[in-house]
Amino acid sequence: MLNNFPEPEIFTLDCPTQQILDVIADKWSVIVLYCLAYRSRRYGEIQRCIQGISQKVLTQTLRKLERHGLVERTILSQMPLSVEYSLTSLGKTLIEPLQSLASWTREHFYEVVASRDLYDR
Amino acid sequence: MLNNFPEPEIFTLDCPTQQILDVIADKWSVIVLYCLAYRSRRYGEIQRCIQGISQKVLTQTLRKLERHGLVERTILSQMPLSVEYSLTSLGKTLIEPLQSLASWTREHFYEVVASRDLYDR
DNA sequence: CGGGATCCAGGGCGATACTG
DNA sequence: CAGTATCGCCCTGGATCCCG
Repeated sequence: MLNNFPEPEIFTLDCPTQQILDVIADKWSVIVLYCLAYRSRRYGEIQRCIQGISQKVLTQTLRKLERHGLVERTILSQMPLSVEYSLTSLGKTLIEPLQSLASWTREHFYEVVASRDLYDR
Repeated sequence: MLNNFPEPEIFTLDCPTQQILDVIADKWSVIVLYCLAYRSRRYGEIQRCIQGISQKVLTQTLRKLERHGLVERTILSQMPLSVEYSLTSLGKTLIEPLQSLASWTREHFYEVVASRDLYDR
């Protein structure tokens, strides 16, 4: 099942995978990544695309993704201020494993929901 | 990049992928899944394997994974109480996309760290 | 237009004590 | 051994106001 990974004696929060999850597994990061996966977008466009995100949190999320090299911020013009966000080449490579998770979800989501409904009764 | 997925007009928290992330993307769930990916384990063993998890949160996490059909709880004996946790068949299928994320991390983690260090200066 | 600063509520998580 | 119960902290995220 985890053939490629030798079994550790102890599992720790410091493992890289967990640190990556810390980056992308907050409430909005993956959605932002998906949103930018199709093409670059301006700040306002992202905010309109993503239902319910506040601008504080959107900015926070973009900064965090930029900080970790997944997203690139480009200033298009100063007056009026215009900023474009896009995935970096590193960010683009991350889409693939995320898509793998999305595919799993498409295939198995109903089982998860069914199990949850059953459990709650 | 997202060839298999048509571009939505708006991106929402209700999308299945995001709901799955809500399940597995807390502080400990993925670590617990990894821990059980190698084999079934008893409660105490899991707690010893996973460095720093409190028993309240471990129980919480296991219940949540069980609720969503990813983990199975089996009572081995009543006196003394002995419980074994294992991945369900559904849970096992989830390991694959997680492993894909782990592989990505192995390959690109240093880039993320480098970008972060640079950004922080 | 693209943010920054501030205030606030809720939830995640840890520590501790107790139980069948 | 495998939990439950309680308390309390901190951090995420939402709302609002302000700025170049």
